[in-house]
Amino acid sequence: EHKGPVFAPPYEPLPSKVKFYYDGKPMKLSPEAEEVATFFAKMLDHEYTTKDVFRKNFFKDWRKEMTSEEKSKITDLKKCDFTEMSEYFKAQSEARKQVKHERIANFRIEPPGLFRGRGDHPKMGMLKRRIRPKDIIINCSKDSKYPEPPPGTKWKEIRHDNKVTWLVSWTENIQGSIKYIMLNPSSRIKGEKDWQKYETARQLKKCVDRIRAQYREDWKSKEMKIRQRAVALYFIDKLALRAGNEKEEGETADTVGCCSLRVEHIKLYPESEGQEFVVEFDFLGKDSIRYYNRVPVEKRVFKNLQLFMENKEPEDDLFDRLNTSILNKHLQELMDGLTAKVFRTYNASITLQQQLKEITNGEDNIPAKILSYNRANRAVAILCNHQRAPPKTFEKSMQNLQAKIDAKKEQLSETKRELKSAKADLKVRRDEKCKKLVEGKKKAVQRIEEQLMKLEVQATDREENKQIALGTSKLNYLDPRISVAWCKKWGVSIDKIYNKTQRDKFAWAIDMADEDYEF
DNA sequence: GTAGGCACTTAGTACACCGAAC
DNA sequence: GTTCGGTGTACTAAGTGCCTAC
Repeated sequence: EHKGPVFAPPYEPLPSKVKFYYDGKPMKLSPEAEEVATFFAKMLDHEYTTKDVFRKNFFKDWRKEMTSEEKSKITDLKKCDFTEMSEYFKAQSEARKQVKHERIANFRIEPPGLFRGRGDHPKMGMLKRRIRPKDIIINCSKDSKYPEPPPGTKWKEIRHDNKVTWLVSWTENIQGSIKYIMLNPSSRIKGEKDWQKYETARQLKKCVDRIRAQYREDWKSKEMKIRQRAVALYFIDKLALRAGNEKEEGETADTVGCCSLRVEHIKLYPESEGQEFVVEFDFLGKDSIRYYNRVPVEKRVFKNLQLFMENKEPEDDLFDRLNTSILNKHLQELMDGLTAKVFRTYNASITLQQQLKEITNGEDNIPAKILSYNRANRAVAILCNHQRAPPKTFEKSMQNLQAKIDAKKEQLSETKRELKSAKADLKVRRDEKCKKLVEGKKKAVQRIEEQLMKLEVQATDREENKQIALGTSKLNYLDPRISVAWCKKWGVSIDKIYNKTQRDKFAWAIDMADEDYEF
């Protein structure tokens, strides 16, 4: 779009505290002369300003902008001191760099298309409408400039609500739910909330024994409602199940969480594979990811489950006297801020910390330590049932890696043979050249062994990770201070664990935690 | 208690991107 | 220059949990 030429902004005089010195004395310049002087000051760090031609030309042109009074005073460039001006500009550009413009997470409005949904979704294929300016609510501070809507259109509303964090919202037509534009995870507001979340989970650590004792006691309660609550809480704690809010039938895929489990989702085995009181879970959870697990439970839990299932059809609720609201109300009484999801955060983070303590070996080299970290991370991902589809290229890339390992092994034995013969030569000849050769080969063997080890570690790591997604727990469940502390303790660079985006998101933790941080 | 509204976190997938290998 | 393979990011659906009105 042609808008005509854009002019440089007018010159803004320097603040009076920033002085130009001539012959050691401060001197106030006219605006015209000052402007040209600032050009020079801004370039002061560059080596051109030491070149005779540059200095001569600058001085000549500068004098043209001076008043006659200035011209008569300022006659020698060597006597000019621009350092204060230069410092000022440096400080300013530094300050500009420091100004944090909070990044926005999703600034593009979702485009129209056909709704897919996840799993067996009753609304798949429905048209997702185009969002227009008249659908958009903008939330900003009263004194801020908000963007104008495209010509000929209007925003739905301009709102100034500082109790919420969203910047833009609209209502989507498939479920009728509200969508938002919010800030990036690296923003102050999200970081503080994240921190708070982990602090609540640490609170739970302090009283989890008491809470566990209580729900075990409640397994014996006379009241059905309390028994159900206690068994559900046991599952949430032990198995890191989600709360399980009710969902409107026909609106979404049929998935469940703890409180919404149905009789058909569990099977009871008084005895199975040498274990007593085994419960088999098989249901679709969030995103229609299958949760399948066989767990031995306490006898009391088992008996209770039998009781809950009595005279029920498979499609009946297992916990018919319970929902998330009842459960959370109870949790709130046990600890301030406690809800079902806090157990997931707590159990994930505490597992990471315990696993790291258990499996990190101080003698290991860096790649082996990172493998230990990934294994600890993996234990959490398994607990939280974070799955992924095996990558399409998995088999192939695994084969390629194996080929690399074989080649490396071959190279290693070749180099070992060379070392042997070099040693033999040294015995016979005993000269400096042979000695050097032996040393060189020794080093080579060592280097190749290290490379081989690294490849083997990589292969193990990748194989173990085939169907497990580590990212979700890393991003949402693991107190980043545990990882930061671990890195500091074992001298592993933080960027081996967190990429740039993750470091930005967890900047608060990287700042905060030292090597003996305890979750 | 329950139904709906709202604001926020948590989730897996597709694909863009980039450096290394060819 | 092209292909390959791995990583990081964008996208947006799908949860949780709180609040209010009845």
